[in-house]
Amino acid sequence: MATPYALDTVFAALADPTRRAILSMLLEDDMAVTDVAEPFEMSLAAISKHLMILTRAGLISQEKRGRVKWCKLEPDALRDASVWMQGFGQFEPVNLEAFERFLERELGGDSG
Amino acid sequence: MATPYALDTVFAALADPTRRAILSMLLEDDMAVTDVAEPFEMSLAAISKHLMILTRAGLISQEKRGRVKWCKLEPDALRDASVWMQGFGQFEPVNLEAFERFLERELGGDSG
DNA sequence: GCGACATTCAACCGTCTGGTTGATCTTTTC
DNA sequence: GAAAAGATCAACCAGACGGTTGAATGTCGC
Repeated sequence: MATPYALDTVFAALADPTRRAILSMLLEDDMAVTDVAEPFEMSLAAISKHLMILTRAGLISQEKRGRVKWCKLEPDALRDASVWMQGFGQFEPVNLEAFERFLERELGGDSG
Repeated sequence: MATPYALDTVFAALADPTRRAILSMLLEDDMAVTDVAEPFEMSLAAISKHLMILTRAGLISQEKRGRVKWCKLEPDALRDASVWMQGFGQFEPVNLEAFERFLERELGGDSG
């Protein structure tokens, strides 16, 4: 079934740097909430809220196993938004290098 | 020079349906503020604010000629954001059909 | 220069956001 | 079964957002 995730919610979720950083982290592996929160100078509750927003947007899913809640990236939710944007720009095809530069910049990886 | 437009601003600008509709309208042609506002049931001042947000995000440019301010789409500002999103999904290449379906849906073009 | 037009400014309002803290709930561990 | 860990809830706060209205600014046309 075609994703009914509203663009509103997806774009709004992506508009926050903390949430984009979380998504980047989840690219590598699924993570528990506490581990997601670890690199941020912010309360666990704040991270929990961010994860809620990402979940509502369909960008991640959360599964509770025991007392640990695992967060998993759901990149499909990005497809509609991606299609929308490409419709405007008709940009060059996927450029992974550019993307990795972004991740470095966003995660503050410019120091070394 | 590579666009320094912050992803924050671009995604936040895209998170509002009115603003996305405005961008869609500007795909077809440059428009004056009053003409942009015409199809919306909203004050001119509100539209003016939306246009300001789109301008700050770099998604449009505004040029004043006489007493008319012309709005022009600047799709380049979408490139960075598009690259970012594609990095996650590595979706199928540009799908114009899907995009047009979106425009129809978003602009409420289903009524006839 | 006066009136009409195009657009923004300024003040205001209700709501959402992003953060805090402390309490709460569930699950694990001993 | 009590303590500790994982995570959320609840209440609160400052600030931004999306909208309104009315006044102000600037420009065109006569």
